Formats: sequence, structure tokens, C-alpha cells
Amino acid sequence: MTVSPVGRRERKKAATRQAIADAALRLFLARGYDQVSIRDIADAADVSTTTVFKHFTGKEALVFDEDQDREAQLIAAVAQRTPGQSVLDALRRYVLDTWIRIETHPQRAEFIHLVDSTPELRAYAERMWTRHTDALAAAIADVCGADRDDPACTALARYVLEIPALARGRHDPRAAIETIFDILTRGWRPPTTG
Amino acid sequence: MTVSPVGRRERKKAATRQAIADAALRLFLARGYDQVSIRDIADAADVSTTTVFKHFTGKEALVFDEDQDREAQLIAAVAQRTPGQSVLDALRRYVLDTWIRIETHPQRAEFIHLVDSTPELRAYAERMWTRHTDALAAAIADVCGADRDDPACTALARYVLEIPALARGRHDPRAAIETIFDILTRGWRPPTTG
DNA sequence: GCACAAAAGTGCAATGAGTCAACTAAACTA
DNA sequence: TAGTTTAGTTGACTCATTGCACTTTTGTGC
Repeated sequence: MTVSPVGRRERKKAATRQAIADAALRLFLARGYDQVSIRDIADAADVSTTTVFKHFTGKEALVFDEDQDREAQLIAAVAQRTPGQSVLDALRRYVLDTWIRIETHPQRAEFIHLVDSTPELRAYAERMWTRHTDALAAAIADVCGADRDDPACTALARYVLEIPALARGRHDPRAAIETIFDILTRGWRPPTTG
Repeated sequence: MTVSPVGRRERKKAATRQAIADAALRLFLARGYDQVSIRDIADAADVSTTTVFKHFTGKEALVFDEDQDREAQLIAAVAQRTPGQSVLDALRRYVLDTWIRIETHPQRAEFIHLVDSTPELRAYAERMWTRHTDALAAAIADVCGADRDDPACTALARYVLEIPALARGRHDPRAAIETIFDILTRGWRPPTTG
């Protein structure tokens, strides 16, 4: 007989996880990623170091706690696009609407600086995206009736997932994203300098 | 008065480095990357573990010893392309002529298998390429008279450097590369299934 | 309410990568 | 030959990460 939709156990587990993630982010932002050890985080969250690894796969994962189900969203953006809309336009819309909104949120500024200034985290963040290459490629291929490992679909998937890394840190990320989607839509040509 | 173009000291240093790299590759191929410790390699090369780290920045770097001056080659391919040839065609030619030849060399088969079957090494190999994004982007921008951080040039550079990762492990890498360059040249379109 | 299984968390020891500082010895320089 | 680099050594150290045996808490069936 559970008091709430989820049992106390699961709530406590989630609370512990959250406490660890919060402590980690707080310490990372205060001191910098490299100056904080797992031990520090465990102490701050009042758990043992082994508990930290029961909740997170590694040190980098502590930084990217929230980002879940991106893969599902991406695939939905392709599969459930409005009729008549091209795959590329659907992806363009998704990236501009979802992605930009998150990354340019002023409260994220210091978080983004943390990631940008730590090579280890930058690499991890990129892998977080590109890890979904095959899934997104399969979704695109399904929509086109192509093989699930069709090279063109795989390339497009990878190139779209690469966009966050390419737009990061630009003064006008929105314009950069539009430019990149124009390349993917019409091909690359030397930028007009005038 | 040196007996040879370089002094004995430098030759010995190079020999030690080579001995370490050789021992590492031999052990990695024999037992697998994870089953070999730095200690094992140091012992096999008859040096101390600290000496290994004086020559190589980390464990992954032991695998990719040779690959140097790729950056210079890439930039040369763009800057010194035959007159009238577009930047994209020059890159296409370079990728097809140089990379393919290296990557499909039969003697490289077991090496490639080692890299492919070790996530850590796959990630490292990708970063080896994308690390040159800014340099290649600058070269492209120079040729076009654009800003060195022009988004379109940066995107093209990154997308070209991503090609090895996209073509890796395909039955027909050459066709995949052509397909990808077609995307970059003319834009992406749903692959024809017929 | 009680006994028992499952899961959360702890403590501890171990491995393995990578760093650091003080030292030795070979190799260059004058 | 004396003095200076510099490659390499030694050993101790930090830190992430894993495995194992153990305790505590929670959920479950009775």
C-alpha cells in the first residue's frame, strides 16, 4: 500500500540522486571541474563515494543530469512532422525551437561556461549528441523508405547532431543554425562577403 | 661535431619512443586495449612507467603514434588546389586519394579492428580529426575571403573531418564518401530506393 | 504486526591512469 | 676537462572506478 504514486523507496532514491547532482554542480561551478573530486561531492551530499557511482556512470555524467529523452524527441520530430514538411525542415524547426531556447537561457550561462572551459566535458557533451546518430539515421531512413544504414541518412543524422557543437559560443547562434541548414538543404557555397 | 644529421641523444630518444610504441601496439593487438596496462608496456619496452608518459600524453596516444601533419596536408589540399577547382572538389579528391588508400590497406585491418572495438579509441580517433576543425575552417575562409570563423566555413570543415567516422566500417567506403560529398555539394535529398 | 526478499547504502581494499619531486647518468658545449 | 642539459629512474602520491562483503531500509506476503 503506497502512500503516493511511487513508493517511498523510489522517492528516497531520487532524492539521493538529486542531492548528489546538486552538490556536484554547485562545487563544479564554484571551484571548477578539475578541482573537485568525487570524494568532495560525496561528502557534500553526505553519501559514500561508492553511492555516487551507483547513481552515475562517471564523473562527467554528474554534470549532465537532466538531459534525458533527447533521442525520443528527435525521432518524433522526424516521424511525426506536419504533413508536407520535408525531413530537413522538420529538423530545422526542432533545432531552432527546442535547442536554441535551452542553450540561450540566461540562467544557463555559467553552466555553459563550465562545459566550454573543460575539454573533458566538451568531448562528453559532443558524444552525448552523436551517440544518437544511428537512432536518428534509422528514423530518417524509415521515413524515406531507405535502408536503415543508408549512408546519406546516417550522414544527415550526424551532421544535424553536430550542429550544437558548431553553433556553441557564437554571437548569433540562430543565424549560424540557419546557415548550416541551408548548407544541408542546398549545398555549400563560398559565403558572400559583401 | 655530430656523426649523423641528428645527435646521438635525439636518436636514442626516438629509439626509446619507438620501442614504447611498438611494444604498446604489439600488446594491444595481442591482448586487447583494456587488458594491457601502462606497466605492461613499460616492462615490455624495458623502461619505467613515467618514461612512457614523458613520450606520450596518455594511453590512447600510444595507439596513434604515426599520424602527424594531417593538418598541414588538409590545409595544403585547400590552399594549393589546382586552379579552377572548387574547394569542395579539392577536398573530395584529397579524401578519396589519401584517406581511402590508408584506411583500406590490408595490413591495417587488425589495427582498424582494434580501434573499432574499443570505444575509448574510437572517441579518441574522432577527436584527432575534429581537433583540426578551426585550422581547416580558417584555410577555407581564407580562400573564400570570408571571416576566419565564418559559420559556413566552420561547418564545412567539421563535416569533412567527420567523414572518416561516417565511412568507417562500410562495405563500400568510396561510394559512401561520394554520397556525402554530393550532399555537401548539392544538398541532401531523400535517397532513391529504386 | 512479523518474517523475508529486494534494494539502497556503507566501508574497505584494490586496480590502473596519471603526476610530482628528487635523483642518476649519459650526452652535449665550451 | 668542467659544467650544463636532458632522458630516464625511483617511489610516493592523487584520483577515478570497480568489486565484495556487510548493514539498513523498504516493500510484500502472511
